[in-house]
Amino acid sequence: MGTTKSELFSTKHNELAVAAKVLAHPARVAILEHISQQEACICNDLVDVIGLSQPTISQHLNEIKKIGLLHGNFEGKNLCYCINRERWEELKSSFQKFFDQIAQNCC
Amino acid sequence: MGTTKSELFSTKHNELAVAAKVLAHPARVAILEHISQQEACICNDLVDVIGLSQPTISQHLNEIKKIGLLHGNFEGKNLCYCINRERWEELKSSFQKFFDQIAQNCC
DNA sequence: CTGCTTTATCGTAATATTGCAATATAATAA
DNA sequence: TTATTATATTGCAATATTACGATAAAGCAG
Repeated sequence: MGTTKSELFSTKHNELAVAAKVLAHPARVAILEHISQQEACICNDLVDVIGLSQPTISQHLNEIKKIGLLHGNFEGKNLCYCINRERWEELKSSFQKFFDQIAQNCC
Repeated sequence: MGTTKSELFSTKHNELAVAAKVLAHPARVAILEHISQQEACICNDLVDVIGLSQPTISQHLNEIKKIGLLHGNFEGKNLCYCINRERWEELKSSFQKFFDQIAQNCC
């Protein structure tokens, strides 16, 4: 127990859930917003901006990376993170379709 | 530790995260979709449709209820659940704004 | 090279989530 | 009334998530 029984659900439902899980923490929402507001994609200030410890930020970034939402140069000093716009549009569309579909059918 | 430090984040970010958390489980995505596909809002078949135990379904419904997404008659036999369309539109718009805002600013 | 800065990883503790059996509750049927 | 059906609640076990200190790794500055 304690584990989600993913095998019971369709790929579509599982994928939406995985994407939603990434947005299900305010730090990750704030991180995405902050990255998007940078002129260039230099974001070594996330620790100060967000207010969580450096390892915690790194972990959150990793969760965002896992679903392909980050883009750029992942090695060395002064990392250069960007949002992967293609993937972003994909997720946007998945959520949009889900919200629209239910709004249409709902009693 | 182990607890999200909500006090570090804005209301907007926290609210989006709370909503996303509800969608962050495939059972809840499937439940919402199933409810929306019912002609009327009689949904005493969720246990069979989803394939999780009755207490587990009841718990998931409760999570969905908590953010105001369910609507209807919550007592007695033959519950009548509906999606609260007003709240649904609200959430839809929150996600939409979030996705749009970032797509606009992204480097 | 050495020291500094930046990010990643490890290890661990605290808390949250998921799931279900058992049981409770509440309405209807007989 | 008792039995049946439908949903909720309780209690618990397994697993996941969140957070951070310590440490490692990787690049730059001197």
